[in-house]
Amino acid sequence: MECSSWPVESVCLSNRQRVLKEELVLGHQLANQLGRVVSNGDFRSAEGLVTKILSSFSNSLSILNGNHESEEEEEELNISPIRANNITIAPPPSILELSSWDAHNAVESAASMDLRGSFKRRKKMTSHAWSRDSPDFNDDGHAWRKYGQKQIQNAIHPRSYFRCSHKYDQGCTATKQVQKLDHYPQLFRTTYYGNHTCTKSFLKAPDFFLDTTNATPTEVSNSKFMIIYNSNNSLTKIKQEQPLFSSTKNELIKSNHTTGNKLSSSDYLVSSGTGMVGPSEPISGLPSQIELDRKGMIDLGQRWDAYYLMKKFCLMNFGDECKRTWLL
DNA sequence: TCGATTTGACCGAT
DNA sequence: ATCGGTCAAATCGA
Repeated sequence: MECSSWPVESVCLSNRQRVLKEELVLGHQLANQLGRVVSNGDFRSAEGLVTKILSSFSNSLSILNGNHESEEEEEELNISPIRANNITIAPPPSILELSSWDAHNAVESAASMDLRGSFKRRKKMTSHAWSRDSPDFNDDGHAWRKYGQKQIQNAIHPRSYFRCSHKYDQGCTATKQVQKLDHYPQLFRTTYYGNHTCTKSFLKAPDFFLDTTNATPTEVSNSKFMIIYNSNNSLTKIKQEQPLFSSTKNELIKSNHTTGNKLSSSDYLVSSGTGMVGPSEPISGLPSQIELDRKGMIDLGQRWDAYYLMKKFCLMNFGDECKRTWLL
């Protein structure tokens, strides 16, 4: 409990209120910063700030709706709210990360008591854990193998258990648990335990996200495509196994950009099924291959310039159509 | 056929 | 005794 004497005498804030306050202060500061960068014409920075602001509001709403860890747990797990004085221009991992915590030094202890006096079991905590809320639970760029599912007491939706696919071949001990939020069933809360030690560990949460919210389950599950570059990063061909979006869009983009299986008019393309967008400028330093998983994810690493150019290209060429495929 | 998923059993922590 | 996390046999599906 934090008490202050100003501006109102003896105002004590619970940790929940304190975190909420910090989120709102952060959002306010980010909005101010957004105003400055927009007036300077720095739209690339603006995009990252908009993402952070939205994330801040999402966090605040999450706290208000009770999707926040109890105070005891928060204290023991050393939750670190986003620091308002540590704003960076670089875009955050994802707008969809509505909450996270760092559980270094997690303390193993007996059951704790909640506000109604009933005991609640402490979550399993290993050396490192964090969580994120997302409409797409399979969006972190890692290969996972499901090994269990349980109905959890007082929860509407079951919890699924995943381990890294490289547990046995590479000894990677990373696991995650995924559960729909009771009050926001369109969102999945994914809690990660441990860090990847497998050779895929260079993969990070995708920075580039194709929003499949409006796609049908069949469209999403059938989506699979690959982008292939030649040595100087100009696109040479695209391998596509299943379309993601409607034939109307596919035909439109095919006629603009492809001849059979080959693409010619863009140096860099991103596919949403057979639909493709991309900037005309070559983008140096990109890997020779980028594969999008069946959920429509792509990892561009820190290449936010590439992301920005692709979005710009998409908006210029397809206007409102891009709303369906973008992203962060 | 083989890798992934499902699901009831098992087990340790509470 | 209960709960949550994991195991592993059965099943699925590409």
